Amino acid sequence: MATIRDVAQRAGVSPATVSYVLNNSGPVRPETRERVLRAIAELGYHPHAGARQLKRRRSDTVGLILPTGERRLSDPFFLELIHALGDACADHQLDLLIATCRDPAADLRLIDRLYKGRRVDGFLLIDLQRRDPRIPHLQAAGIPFVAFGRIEGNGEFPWVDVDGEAGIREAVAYLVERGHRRIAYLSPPLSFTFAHHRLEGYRKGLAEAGLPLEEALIRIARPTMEAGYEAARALLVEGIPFTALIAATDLMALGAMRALHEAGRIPGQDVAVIGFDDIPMAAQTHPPLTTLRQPMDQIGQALIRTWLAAVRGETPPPTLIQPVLIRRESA
Amino acid sequence: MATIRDVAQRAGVSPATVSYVLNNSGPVRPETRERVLRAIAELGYHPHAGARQLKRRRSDTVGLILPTGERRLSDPFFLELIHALGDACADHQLDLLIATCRDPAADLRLIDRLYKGRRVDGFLLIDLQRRDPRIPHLQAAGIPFVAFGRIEGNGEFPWVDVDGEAGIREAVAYLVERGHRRIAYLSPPLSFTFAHHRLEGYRKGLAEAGLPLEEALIRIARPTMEAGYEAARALLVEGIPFTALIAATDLMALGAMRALHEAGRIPGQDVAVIGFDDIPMAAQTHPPLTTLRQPMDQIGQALIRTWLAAVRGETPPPTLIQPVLIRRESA
DNA sequence: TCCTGGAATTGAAACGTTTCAATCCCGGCG
DNA sequence: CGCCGGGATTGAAACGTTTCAATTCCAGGA
Repeated sequence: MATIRDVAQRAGVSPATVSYVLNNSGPVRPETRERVLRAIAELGYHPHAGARQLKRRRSDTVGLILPTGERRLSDPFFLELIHALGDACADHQLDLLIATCRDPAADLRLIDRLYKGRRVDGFLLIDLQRRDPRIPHLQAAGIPFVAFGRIEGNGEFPWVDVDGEAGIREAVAYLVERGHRRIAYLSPPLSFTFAHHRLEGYRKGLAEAGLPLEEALIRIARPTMEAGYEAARALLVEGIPFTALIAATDLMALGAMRALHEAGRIPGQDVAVIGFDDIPMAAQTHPPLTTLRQPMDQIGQALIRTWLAAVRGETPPPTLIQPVLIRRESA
Repeated sequence: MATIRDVAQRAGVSPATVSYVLNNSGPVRPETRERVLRAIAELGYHPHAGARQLKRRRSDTVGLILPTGERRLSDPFFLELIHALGDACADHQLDLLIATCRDPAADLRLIDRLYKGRRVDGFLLIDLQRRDPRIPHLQAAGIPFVAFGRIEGNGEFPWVDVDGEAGIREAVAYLVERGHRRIAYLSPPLSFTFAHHRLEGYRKGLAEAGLPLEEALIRIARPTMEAGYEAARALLVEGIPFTALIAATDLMALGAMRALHEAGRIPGQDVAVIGFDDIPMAAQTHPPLTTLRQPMDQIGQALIRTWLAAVRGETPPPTLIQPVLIRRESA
């Protein structure tokens, strides 16, 4: 494999000059640059990442911890997120390192190994819990990171999030405007921060419309299709009347629609349904799902931009991204 | 950040000894080892990945190229795959580097950059095409890789694949046994190798049952829910009679079920439906989908095992994994 | 008591960059 | 014609490991 010395020799210059060309640091005569570039192309030279990392003291790599096992993320939403992150990384010449972790205890050890070993320059945290042990750990260790999501009390750290509260409020307003008065709400456990915000949106939305908050209409269920199904079925079985239903994630909405179908109540006709996320499948359900889109590209870009700032040692401001109501036939 | 010298000093030994302890190479007195380990723990030392990479001439990192843009993989199946890969990597102390790539031309450049820069030791290829330009490129450059899937003619390279032919044949046999004679089949474009194999399974399955192959029952459509929907709808609109339908992916099956519902034909009752993949959602459709499960953990393990062998310079044999028919209510 | 040999330990040289400081080159000015 | 100054180039020292070869240590045999 060619090294910088090989390139230097071939171009008839010193390695230092090659380095200057490579990094656009230092003054190089245009003609020399030309020769160096030609040598690079001819040799098919690519700088050794490890050597660079060693010398520059950074790896230009973003760390992403993916929980597996029990906590595994099976929402297709995350595949979209990974895509968006990958794209945003590519735009900034960064690499994306995915590390998986079976149990929460190992999370922190993994973080240390990757960071102290300089394998990554900082982290992206996803699937945030309201009280997330990773946050204090990272803060204490002075490891740069950006969270996708917030924690209880909006601690002092860089984050990017989608405004779930505003989104759900908009959904409620939309339904109210269409004459709905009894709107059920499917919420994931409040240990997820996003669940908390979205529920808040539901509350405020009702309040703004002057509607009472009825506890029986609110169901807590895991953010999966199955749990959404069960929760909606429970509502139906218990005979709680409602003409519309908002689910905090599309997956839950899909489950709910299945329950409605089974009960002979046509979604979009007998019961309005609204989801959240706009996973690709949402456009293809029966009927197509009205939902709040999380603008993935924007999210990816914001996360990486913020991450870069954090790694540079700045304290970038949080970013709150507005979801977009996508009207389809389910509501 | 602590270095190996710090550890050495603290333990009262030379860096070489610390290295021996770290890697279990070279003889070390148990008592010395103890002292070194204590120093490591006290300092919270983690070896610098870049330095290691430089010296050992390998990075212990698996490269995975994720196409985005047009070719983006939005099948939730891939999220499962990423999880499985992450787990398998963790088992072998490997890291997983995800690189994204918008256009096919850039694929090859990306591969070169990552490999020649020793950022990764080799690649995992997914989303294989029947004639995949990446394969000859990697072979010519002598870059280790393992493909998840085959190409036309089963070229001479390491691969792991799920036996789509056997799977679909089993599905056909299963349906025939239940009295079905007119079985529609939804196939992705044959430029995907897996589509080719699965279609072959359909052909052979029919032949084994002594049923004629009717071209009108075979529909080619992109492996998305939307395309599955359209294809099934076309069948229905054209009035082609069929009592069962096999889709080459779950996503297509979901689309088909939607078309059936819309046409008033209840899946699992009026028409048997079988998918392929067993994405998490398959258990939650209406009705739950009978499908051929791709055993993800097995796949991840096989891929990484094979990858390791390939990186060591061996020429590991291909692995063909059997899918498992999961009976649910759709067929 | 000295020597031997194997086990344990160490010193130092690499791995391939980047970057500081030093040197070289050359046109223009005095 | 010599010198100056600034741009261009280079040499060499890191960065933090691993590993070869050399050295030290020590128990046991002669």
